Amino acid sequence: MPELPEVETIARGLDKRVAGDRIESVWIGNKPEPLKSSAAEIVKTLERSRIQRVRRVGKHIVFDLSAPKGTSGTPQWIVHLGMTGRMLVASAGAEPAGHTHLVARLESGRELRFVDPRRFGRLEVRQSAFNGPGKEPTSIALEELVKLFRRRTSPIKAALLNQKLLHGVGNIYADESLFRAGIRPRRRANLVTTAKYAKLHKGLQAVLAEAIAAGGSSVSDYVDADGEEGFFQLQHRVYGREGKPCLVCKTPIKKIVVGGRGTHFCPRWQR
DNA sequence: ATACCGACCTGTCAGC
DNA sequence: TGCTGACAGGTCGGTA
Repeated sequence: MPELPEVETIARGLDKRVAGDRIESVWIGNKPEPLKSSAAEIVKTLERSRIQRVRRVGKHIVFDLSAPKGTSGTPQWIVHLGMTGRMLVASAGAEPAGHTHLVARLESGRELRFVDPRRFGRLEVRQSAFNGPGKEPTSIALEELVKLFRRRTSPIKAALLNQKLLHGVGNIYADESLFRAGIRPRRRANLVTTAKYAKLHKGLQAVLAEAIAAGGSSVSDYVDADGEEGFFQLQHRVYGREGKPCLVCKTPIKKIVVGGRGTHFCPRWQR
């Protein structure tokens, strides 16, 4: 579900609301997420630690924690929302949503609730710094992006989705940035010209910045930490516009499958 | 080493 | 109305 702009919006909202708060106790459901750390380890790390900061790394939400008195280190709580995950701040009395898998009760009386119907999300605690699987797309330099992609023989769209190269780009923003650059999603990455890479770099950073400014894209069920929807879906140029006219040349937008993912593009404008 | 494809889950919606 | 199947913003592991 959430890609870079949505996770960025959620992380900023969480930081604003829970930074400085302390986790008093943690409840984990009996059908928990596939946890990357054991439930006991998560409870042990979170309980009695203070949330210093909440930020995004790739598509992950990172809670920087200060360890309880008497212990050392700066533990982190890493949350990946998968397709349908939500991290909500709720008042303790509020009715819990279905598929709530973790509740962290805070000193302030509120609760952090992790909700994920499809259970593709992942929860993890770690003691060493988490840097994400790849490079940060919002700040990567053009030369570095070209170096990363140039030798790949996979379709350019599959390369964009590969989190070990750039982390944070998902299906919507891959399609949107390829449209802005005028590149066919199936074009092999090693055959994309330098000039097109310059356009892709520019288009990708522009679309991510615009989407963050709009609070992300709510296609079916994405909401931020306050339960609010984003509105960047209103500015999508190809994603979800199958059959509708291309905004450049009026040709109907086509939908195909690339790398196993639904892919939207203009067959005339994108070459 | 790299790339592809099915599996993992549940909810929703279109079509019959 | 109710059933069935396709599909969904993501990632992983096995196979080619």
